[in-house]
Amino acid sequence: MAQRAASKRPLVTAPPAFPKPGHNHARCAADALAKAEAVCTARGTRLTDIRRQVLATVWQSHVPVGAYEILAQLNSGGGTPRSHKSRALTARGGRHAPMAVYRALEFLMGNGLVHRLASLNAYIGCAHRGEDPHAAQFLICRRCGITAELKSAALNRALNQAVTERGFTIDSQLVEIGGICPHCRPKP
Amino acid sequence: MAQRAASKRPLVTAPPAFPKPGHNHARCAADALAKAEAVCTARGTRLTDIRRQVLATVWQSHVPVGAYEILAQLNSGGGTPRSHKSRALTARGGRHAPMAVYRALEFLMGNGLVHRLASLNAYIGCAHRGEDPHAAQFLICRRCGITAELKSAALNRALNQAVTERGFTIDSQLVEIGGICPHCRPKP
DNA sequence: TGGTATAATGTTATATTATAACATATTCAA
DNA sequence: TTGAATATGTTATAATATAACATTATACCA
Ligand SMILES: [Zn+2]
Ligand SMILES: [Zn+2]
Ligand SMILES: [Zn+2]
Ligand SMILES: [Zn+2]
Repeated sequence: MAQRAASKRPLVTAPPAFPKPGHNHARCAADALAKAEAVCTARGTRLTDIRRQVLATVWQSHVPVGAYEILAQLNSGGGTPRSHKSRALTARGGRHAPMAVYRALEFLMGNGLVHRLASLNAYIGCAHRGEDPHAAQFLICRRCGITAELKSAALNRALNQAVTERGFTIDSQLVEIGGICPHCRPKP
Repeated sequence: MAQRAASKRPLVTAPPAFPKPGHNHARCAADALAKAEAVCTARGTRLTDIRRQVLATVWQSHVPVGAYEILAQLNSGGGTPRSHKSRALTARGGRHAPMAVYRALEFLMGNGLVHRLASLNAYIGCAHRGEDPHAAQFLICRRCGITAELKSAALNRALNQAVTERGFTIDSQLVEIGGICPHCRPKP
């Protein structure tokens, strides 16, 4: 494994670029949805309407979304109304209750399609679609809100080592880094 | 800086032990409280009654405590009742309102005496008392709940590098590792 | 096909965590 | 002492998340 190629920086692989402001995001979203379909088919789980809608909402951008924001979009948005008989709507004026969103998110997280950001109480589409649920690290731009998933082997190595040194056995990790992304940083 | 001394592991310094079940915790707490007094004096801030009580509650053990749990202890506990005139108590049956606790926690965090654990919505006394507010990493035992603050230079280095490689500028970090602590792990 | 178990969603209610906003009290120092 | 700054009291509510049970859809098998 060629771990350090040039002189200055140990390039493990080309670090994936931080999502650019102007990129073709429709494609990000479409790809993610397509991948999700495939993953669910492969796993024998069902990507139902609500789940798909929630996933689509989460993929509207690279900015994490709160559960109630997703709910609001589900309820205001163009989707087809569901309950045809009870139009009580629980006096919330919407089609769905919070549970619907939380359940969909639970499903999506369980299938490795969405991550939760504990520092924001918000959710984001998984950038490594199609993989099993996995631990991830995040870079969160405090200016534009765009959040990128980081999967650094070196970081994982360092983390494992630091932890193991103390006799600890990892089974979950939460790494969320706040700061300024390359596109928001004033150029020199 | 002798960074790698022996052969196998790059021991930076002796890794601090994970808090043992039987240790003299009264001393942990007493030390923490004393240090807090000193820190506040030095900084010209005031460690008032409530703040001290909250800090003491947080230091009852090495297990993070929720804000409302702190509140409950404040209100049930042996402390002196406060408001002598309005005994309305907002129908909560207690002496203090949630705000009191949150404000104390805010103060304590601002002075580097307490950390918040985002993955638990809970608070823990800072193990590096007397230092300025700092980023920290945590090891959280999912069995006994004991949580230890980790301050690994190597980890920080790896983290900085991984992040910098992507053109990102850190200004806050959140690292919370869940797992089994050395004292809860079945011995071989 | 019909029946039945499983999975998904609907529905209502409530728990948990945290903050807003304004009133009062305390402290410190000019 | 008096006034500004700090701290606390008080009330209300926001924001996030889950519990519990009813109903509906789906899959699968006899
Ligand atoms: Zn995109
Ligand atoms: Zn940005
Ligand atoms: Zn202790
Ligand atoms: Zn433990």
